[in-house]
Amino acid sequence: MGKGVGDSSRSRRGSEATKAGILDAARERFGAEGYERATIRSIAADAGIDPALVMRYFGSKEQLFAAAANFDLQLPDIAAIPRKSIGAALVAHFLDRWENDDTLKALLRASVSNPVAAARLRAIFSTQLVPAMASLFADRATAATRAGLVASQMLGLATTRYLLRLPAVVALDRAALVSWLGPTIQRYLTASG
Amino acid sequence: MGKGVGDSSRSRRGSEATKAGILDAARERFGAEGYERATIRSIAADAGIDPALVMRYFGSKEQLFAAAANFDLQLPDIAAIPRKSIGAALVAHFLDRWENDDTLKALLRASVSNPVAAARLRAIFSTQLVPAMASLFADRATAATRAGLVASQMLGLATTRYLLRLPAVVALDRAALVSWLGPTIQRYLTASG
DNA sequence: GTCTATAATTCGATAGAC
DNA sequence: GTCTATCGAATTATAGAC
Repeated sequence: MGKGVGDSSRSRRGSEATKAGILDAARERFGAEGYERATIRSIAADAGIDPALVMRYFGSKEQLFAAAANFDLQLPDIAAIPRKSIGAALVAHFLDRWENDDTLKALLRASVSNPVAAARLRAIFSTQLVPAMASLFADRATAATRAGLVASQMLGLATTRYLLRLPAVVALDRAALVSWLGPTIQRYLTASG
Repeated sequence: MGKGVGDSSRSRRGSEATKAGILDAARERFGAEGYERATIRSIAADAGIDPALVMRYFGSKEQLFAAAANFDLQLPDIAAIPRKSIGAALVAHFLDRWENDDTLKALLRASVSNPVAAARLRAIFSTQLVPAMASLFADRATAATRAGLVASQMLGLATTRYLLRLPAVVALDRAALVSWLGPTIQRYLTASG
């Protein structure tokens, strides 16, 4: 896919390191400030490079966001988890995933005011969350419904804890969250509908 | 608070109708597009008046938002609800409240990227939701924790259904939502901690 | 490959005519 | 009480020098 026939390894390294730095800064800014408040200028400043470079590498602000918001939920194989502890395992997994990666915060924050980001989040839902739960149900429609219920509770947790920062939710530690929300997720996935 | 000593009733009517029209348009635009995307120009156009009038009446975009985002949850008296049906009653109440008022959508959408809006939403939580649940618990700290759990599920529902518009959640009708989420809220409010 | 300079918009806010 | 005209600031995006 390389455009230049004779890319030197020297130019490769510089540009890829720069691109990676831009993407890191972009995830942080988009995650902390949302899509419209995060500016190309501030992202470039964080990455220690010139704003024009961002445009050169990614074309536009929207394309930069699309590149930065490539998120993998890294969901475990649900069929391998003891059926009775699926809920707790999933809550713990989401907490781990969110604490160590700003991407979801960026995506969620941007999604509420940016249609492209919202579409991206819906795609993650249907291509990652729904398939991961398919093994529990006979048909895909049921899996989608249950996944939707799970999303409503887990995205609600992310919204109140990381975005809105409601003190009562921020104050809960990991163990408390697992024991409160685990049974909820468990019921959404194992109750008869 | 009138500035002019001799306001005529004629000027009163015009200005108050105009202000109400601006507030309606503002709630709709803030709710549909979020704080930064909604422009004073577009709000004024929806209200059928000049952008400068918005500034004259509300002073600034932030003050306009503050005026438009005055939200009353109108929570029922929880002590008057049969203890076993508190969860279902609350879910039904929130659905009613949200379907008929764009204010919460506006607030939630704006909150994820606007600190002032987020503070407003936290204030609604602590001055309306927590007190409404105080009658169920011995101390305020417990009430706050349980209210936080309720908020995580109910705001998650609002996020996925109205903002993100996840098809699987949009497809659920009112009865299905009450029967799925009711037990969750019920447990958050009545389980022993 | 990186930066300077600037074009082209868009927006919030102000001043003042009617 | 309402609108015209415009300012000043901030932003994305482009053209081109080094």
